[in-house]
Amino acid sequence: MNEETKRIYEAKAKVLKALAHPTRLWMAEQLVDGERCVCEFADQIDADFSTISKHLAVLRQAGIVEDDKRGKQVYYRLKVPCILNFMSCIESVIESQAKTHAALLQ
Amino acid sequence: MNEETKRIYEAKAKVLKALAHPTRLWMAEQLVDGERCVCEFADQIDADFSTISKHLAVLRQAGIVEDDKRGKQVYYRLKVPCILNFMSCIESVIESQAKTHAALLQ
DNA sequence: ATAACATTTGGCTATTTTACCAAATATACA
DNA sequence: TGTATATTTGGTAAAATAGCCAAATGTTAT
Repeated sequence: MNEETKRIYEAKAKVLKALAHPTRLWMAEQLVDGERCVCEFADQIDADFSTISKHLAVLRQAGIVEDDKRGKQVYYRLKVPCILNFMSCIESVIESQAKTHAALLQ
Repeated sequence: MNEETKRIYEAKAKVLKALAHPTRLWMAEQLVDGERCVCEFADQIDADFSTISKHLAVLRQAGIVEDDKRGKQVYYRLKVPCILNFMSCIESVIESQAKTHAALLQ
């Protein structure tokens, strides 16, 4: 694997890593239905405001969401909506995995 | 977010996390063209054999690949091939991100 | 100006992840 | 049986991540 390839895979992995956290993935999926302000997330997540803010910063730095401030609130939305197209496949993996485990228990 | 939702997002995030490493993502992409044995990966990755083996174990535990031993070698293949369908979208994120950064530098 | 609200930032600790080395295991072959 | 080859496992140190608290920032309303 040469340097160029390495850089490319590091960049791709960074995007995936940003989504690879339960809270961040949930937030990204919420945004499929349209923008949300930080306070709306905070209402539904049991975590410190600062934690939520940092998770959103990770998604922003990865280029997955963008934000804008309107009044006192900051609104977030998906920047590249296709980002969640593959969720059905992730679900297939989980189902397949569940079957494998069930089979092993027989 | 209730307990059930939490469990679901933890499971989904676990699959993403398995792919969210440059080496593992690269290996998964190699498998799109068909199975590979560990030694073939080792030829192309500059890392210890044990490191490569552990990365493959992460992919296996996540249900992304499966393996079988034939003779002295262990072959790995994608268990759920759709898993890489979204790479074009990841690339869009990276491009969009590159544009944003370029714009900020102007 | 001051107070109240929404969000981000800095600092800290606990946990997780990564990668290496050495040793163990499994298989084929002399 | 002993040896070489392929891969995994155990242990460990360094680096990255997550989440909390307290403090800082920016905005609106009084």
